[in-house]
Amino acid sequence: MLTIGKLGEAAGVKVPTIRYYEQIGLLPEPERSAGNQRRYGQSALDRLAFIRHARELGFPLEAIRDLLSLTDNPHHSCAAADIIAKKQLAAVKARIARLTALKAELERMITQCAQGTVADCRVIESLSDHSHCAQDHHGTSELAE
Amino acid sequence: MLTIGKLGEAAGVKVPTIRYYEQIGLLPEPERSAGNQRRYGQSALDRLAFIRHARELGFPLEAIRDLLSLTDNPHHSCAAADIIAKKQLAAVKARIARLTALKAELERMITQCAQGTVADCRVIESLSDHSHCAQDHHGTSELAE
DNA sequence: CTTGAAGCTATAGCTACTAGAGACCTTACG
DNA sequence: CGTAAGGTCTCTAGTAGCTATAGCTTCAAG
Repeated sequence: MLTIGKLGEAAGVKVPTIRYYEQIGLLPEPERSAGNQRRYGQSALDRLAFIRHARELGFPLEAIRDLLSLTDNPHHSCAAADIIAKKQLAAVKARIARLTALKAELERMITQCAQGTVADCRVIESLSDHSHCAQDHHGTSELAE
Repeated sequence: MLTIGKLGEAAGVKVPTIRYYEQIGLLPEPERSAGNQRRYGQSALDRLAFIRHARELGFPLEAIRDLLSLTDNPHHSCAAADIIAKKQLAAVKARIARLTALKAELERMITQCAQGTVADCRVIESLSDHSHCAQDHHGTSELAE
């Protein structure tokens, strides 16, 4: 049986995060020791590793909740899981496209910086003005999800 | 003089966001009409456009605060602005690299989905297991900033 | 002068955690 | 068996960057 610390270490998740996942119902309430400490088995480790991996892939917790509910009754079709993954892929592609445009603009800003005073700094100027933008970045923000 | 709604429209920022920026000190408190409504001039529009553009480029508000303090006394060297921009560029590059790896893995997951039941769904399996990962994505999470 | 849109303040909520306080449990060593 | 270190407990509050709600007031058009 694993303590919460060992579980966290094994799965690569911090201890308070595990308790948080339990609180929001992503992890079931585990057994407790005589002294009220959480004790975990292999299934908790598997589930937590699953959650961690999905988080790393950028899935929001709600999507992970859905995926977990699929694994909890494994006789359903995996079409739902497929849809979730495709949605995530589309989001990832969109973010890459946006970030690539941002990268180009930042590089342009930096190379134009004359190392002078702020009064003629291209970095500041670029940020004050959209006219130099190589690509449109109005509308959906990279940061807004 | 612009109302808060017109200002938001002109700068592409939502009204509550403008009030939020004022609250946290990114925008100065504007004049008020006789009936206590905010009235803005050109300088507020410039400043707000600057903030919006910087946000779109992925700058955190604290970096924007620094950049604004540079523009507020424009006789300093622009080296500080340059440093902020370079730091941001590095962050953007790192995010692109990570997202590209995630994209590859998501694509692999999806193409392997056999359209069967969850029991043999590759999407689910991929998320349970790191062994197929084309690239390491332990450590720093894409989502963690 | 009326009406409807836009504005006001204040508070609470969102995601996904992270940090702190102060008490309690477990375990290894002597 | 005692003790000390370090892990764990609960609870609360904080983070970023907004967004939403409630209940009210003000403004501008007709």
